[in-house]
Amino acid sequence: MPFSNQQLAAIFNDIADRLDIQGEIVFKVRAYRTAAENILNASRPAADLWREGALDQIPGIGKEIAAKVDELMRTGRLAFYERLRSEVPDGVVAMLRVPGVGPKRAKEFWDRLGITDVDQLEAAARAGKLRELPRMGEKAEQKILAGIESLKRRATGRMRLGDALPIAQRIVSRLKDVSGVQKVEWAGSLRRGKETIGDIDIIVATTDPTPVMQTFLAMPGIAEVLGAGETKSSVRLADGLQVDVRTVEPRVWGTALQYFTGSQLHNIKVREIAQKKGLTLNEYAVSRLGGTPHDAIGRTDVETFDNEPALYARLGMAYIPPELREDRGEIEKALELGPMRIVMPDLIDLKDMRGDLQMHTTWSDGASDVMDIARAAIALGYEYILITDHTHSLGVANGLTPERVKQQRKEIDQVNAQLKKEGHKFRVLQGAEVEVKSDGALDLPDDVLAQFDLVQASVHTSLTQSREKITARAIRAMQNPHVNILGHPSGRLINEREGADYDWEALFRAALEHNVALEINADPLRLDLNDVLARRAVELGCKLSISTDAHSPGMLNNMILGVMVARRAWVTPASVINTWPLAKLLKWAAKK
DNA sequence: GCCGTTTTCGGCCCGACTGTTTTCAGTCG
Repeated sequence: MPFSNQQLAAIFNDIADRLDIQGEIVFKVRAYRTAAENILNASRPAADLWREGALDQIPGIGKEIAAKVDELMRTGRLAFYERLRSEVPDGVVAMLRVPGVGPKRAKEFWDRLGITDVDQLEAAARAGKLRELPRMGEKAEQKILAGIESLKRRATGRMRLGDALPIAQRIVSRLKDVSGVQKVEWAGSLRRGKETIGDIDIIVATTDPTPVMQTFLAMPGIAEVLGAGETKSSVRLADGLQVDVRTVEPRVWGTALQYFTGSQLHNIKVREIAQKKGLTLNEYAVSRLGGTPHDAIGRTDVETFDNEPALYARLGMAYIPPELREDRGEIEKALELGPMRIVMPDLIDLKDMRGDLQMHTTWSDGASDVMDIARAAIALGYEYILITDHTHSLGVANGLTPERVKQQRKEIDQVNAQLKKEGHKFRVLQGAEVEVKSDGALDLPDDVLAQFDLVQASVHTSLTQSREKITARAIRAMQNPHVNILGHPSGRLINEREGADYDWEALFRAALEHNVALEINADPLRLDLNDVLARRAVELGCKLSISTDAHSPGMLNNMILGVMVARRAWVTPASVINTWPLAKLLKWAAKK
C-alpha cells in the first residue's frame, strides 16, 4: 500500500492538529509537524526508504513515527490515527483554520459549549455565547466572526509565485523612492522562490518609517487595511492577497531580513546553532544567552548585523542563499564549510542561461512568428532558441505535420540568414514538442524526427493512467533515438491539477540511461519538475533543461521562475543543457 | 516525539500583538 510523501505529510499534520487540540505537550505536536514537513522535503519517496529500512534518513523521524509509517505501508491503516479521528471531530479540527482560533480555543468551544464545527461557532459568536468563556470578551467574538468571514471569502489558500512576483516588484519599486529609505526587499517564501506563497512580506531599511507607511497605505489596489502601525502595516489586496510591510533600522537589516525570509524550520535550526554557542538570535541582534536581548540593544554584549552573510559568519556558517533555506541539509553544509564562504557558490543563476528550449509560434498555438520571438530572445541576451511547436495529434489547431515541418524549416533558415546578415551571433534551432501518445509512441515518424535539431517529447493526455502504465509510456518515449528532452514531466498545474503518478526513480534512471534531459518548465502555472523532484533527478546524474514554454515573446521573461525552482533544487549550471554553448548542446544532442 | 563535539535525560526558537488582564494566555509567523 504505497502512500505518497504528500499523503503521509497530510496524515502527520492532521495527527498534530488533533493532539494539539487534545492538549498534548507542544513538543510532541511539533515533532509530528516537523516530521510532516521533512517528509515533504525528502528527495525520495518515503515508501522506497521504508522498503529499504532507511526511514531514519529523513530527519525528525524516530522510532515512534517510523513505526507508524510502517503500519500504514503494511496495512494501509493506522490504528492510532483512527482512534484520534474518533476522539476529535473533523469540524473541531476545521475550526483551526479560522484566524484567531488555535487549539486551546477550539478545545474550549467544543468542551464548554459543545461546538463541533465552524457553522456552530459562527452561530455561537453571533448569539454572544463565546464571551461567557474565560479570557473571552466581545472583541474576541467579533474577531472570530471576522475570521470566519475572511475564511469564507478567501478563494484559494496560496498564490502562485508567478502571480505574486510582479505585485511585489511594483510595491518594492514604489517604496525605494521614499525619502530616508536605504534598502527594500521582499522576504518570506517569495524570496525563497517557493512555488506558491501565502502572503508578501516587504522589509524596508529606513531612518524614517512614517513616510514609508504613508506611501504604502496610499498605493492603489488595496481592498482593506488590516493594521497600520508605526513600523508594521498589513493590507489585503483586491485579489485577497495579504501584504505586510515592516520597517527596520538599517543597522539590523541583516538579522531582520534573515528572520523574515525564513523558512521557519530553517530559522529554528539556526537559532539552535546560536544556542550551542551560548548565543541567542532574534530579528534584531545576536546576544549572550540569558540576557534580555530586545531591551539590551546598545549593551556591549549585543551585536547587530547590517547584512546576512556577516550574520551567518558570526554563527560559524557559510552564507546560505535564500532558496536553500528550507532545512534540507543547507545548515549542515554551511557549518561544514565554515564562515566567509558560501553554500553552493556555483548555484545556477539567470545570467547562466544561454538559450530557451521550449516556445511556440504561429506554426501551432503561439502568438508571434519565428522572427518576432527570435528578436525578443536576442534582446534577453540569449545565444540560441529552440522552436518547439506542437505536433498534429494534439487537439491544437495547426499542429505540425511532416509536410509543415519542412515548410517551417525554410522559414527558420530565412530568419537565421537575416539575423546573420544583421550581425547577430544567434541561432534559431528547429525542434518540436512531440506528442507522446497513450502507449508511449510518438506522433511523428522517426525520419521526420531526425530532421529536427533537438526533439522534446511531452505527455499532455491521459495523465491519470496508472503508475505502471504512465511510467512505461514516458520511458518508451525517451527510448526513441531522437528524443532529447522530456517536457513538463509531471503535467501538474499549480492550484489546478495534480501531476501524473509516475515512478519517479524509474523515470529518472531511464532519462539517465537514454540521455534525455528533463525539463523544468518555467510557465508560472507549471513549474514542472518541481524543486524536490529536480533535486533528486540531478542527484542521480540527470540533465535538465530550464525553458519557458513561451506562447508569446513576453513570456520568455518567465525564465527567472524556472531558475528559482532550479536554485531550490541545488542545481548548478553544469547540469542544465541550455547553459551550455551551442556547440556543446548540439554535440550532446547528436550523441544520443 | 526527537535528539546528542558539553546531555541517552532533559532539553526543545523567539518575539509581536491582542484582549483580557493588574501579570498573562493564546495566536501567529
